[in-house]
Amino acid sequence: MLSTDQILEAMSGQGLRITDQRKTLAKLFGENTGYLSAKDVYEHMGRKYSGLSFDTVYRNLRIMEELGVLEQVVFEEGVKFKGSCNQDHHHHHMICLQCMKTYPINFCPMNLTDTPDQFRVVKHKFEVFGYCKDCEQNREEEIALAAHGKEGR
Amino acid sequence: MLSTDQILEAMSGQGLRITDQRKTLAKLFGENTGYLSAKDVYEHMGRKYSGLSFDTVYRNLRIMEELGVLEQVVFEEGVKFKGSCNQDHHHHHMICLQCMKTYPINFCPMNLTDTPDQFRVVKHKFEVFGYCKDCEQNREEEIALAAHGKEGR
DNA sequence: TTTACTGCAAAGTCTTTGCAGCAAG
DNA sequence: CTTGCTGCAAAGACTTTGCAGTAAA
Repeated sequence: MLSTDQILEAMSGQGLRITDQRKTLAKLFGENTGYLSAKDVYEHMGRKYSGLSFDTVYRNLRIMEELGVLEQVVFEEGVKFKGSCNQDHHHHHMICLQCMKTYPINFCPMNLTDTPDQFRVVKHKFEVFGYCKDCEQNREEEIALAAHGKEGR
Repeated sequence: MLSTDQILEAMSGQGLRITDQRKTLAKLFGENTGYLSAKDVYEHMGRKYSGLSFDTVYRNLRIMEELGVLEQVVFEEGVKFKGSCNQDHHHHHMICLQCMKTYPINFCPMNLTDTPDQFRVVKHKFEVFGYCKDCEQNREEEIALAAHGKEGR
């Protein structure tokens, strides 16, 4: 994962200007391993910048993605962004369906996959979805609460 | 893969009416292993039905997906559909980036993946992208043609 | 000072929905 | 003949773009 400063350095290194808004963006993605939608980002930023416009958020997300400091992934629920992984070592991700945080998987199935000569492989995708420790715990508490609530009626 | 007739039977079994348009849709997905976008489907259908409207195509794709005869997958380029695989045996796919046809992979990396107890796995995705035999051949021919064209100048 | 960034408004793409006439069963 | 299907038009969600004022370097 790139740090907040690494993101900002990459941006200013490309002649981009470091505005307050971009600092907040860099911090958001530098300190968070989860995937965020444009709306998530807008809402996070909105707290700090009252007159914030959606299009600027989109513009900055796109710029950062093109620069390579953000990764864009398409999920069923739509497009989401997260800070780029350092490309040092190839790896895959476990993704929490609740908080959208990611955890690395240092195993690549591609080596073990039997691909016929007939098919020229270009890329692959391996993603594991589930619930991380924290979210699982919250879920259990909610279920317990709901069950308790029912009893009360 | 479901056959054209299996698709139609599933639909009429649910009380859906078998219109001409739906017959064509069933045939399209029954005879084709590739992923198709709503636009692809619209264009295929448009040849036969001049007054075809986009919204009916969307409506039918959605109905068929909810019924389970179609599978919907989100790619970078957008949402695409294909006929459902028979759910008999779990498998993954190799997908041709050119023609979007799919080829089964009877290997599932999930068994070999080391998932910590911390993380409760719910689902996973493993997809291999590349070029199938036919498309690879066409590509090579195009490259050869292009090179030949250059020589001529 | 210069050039890039921002917010506003508007447009563009893809998808869904309400309605009235039409057709499958 | 009854209920669901279709095309039309319109709206909705998400994303992009042109413009003029503002601010970073």
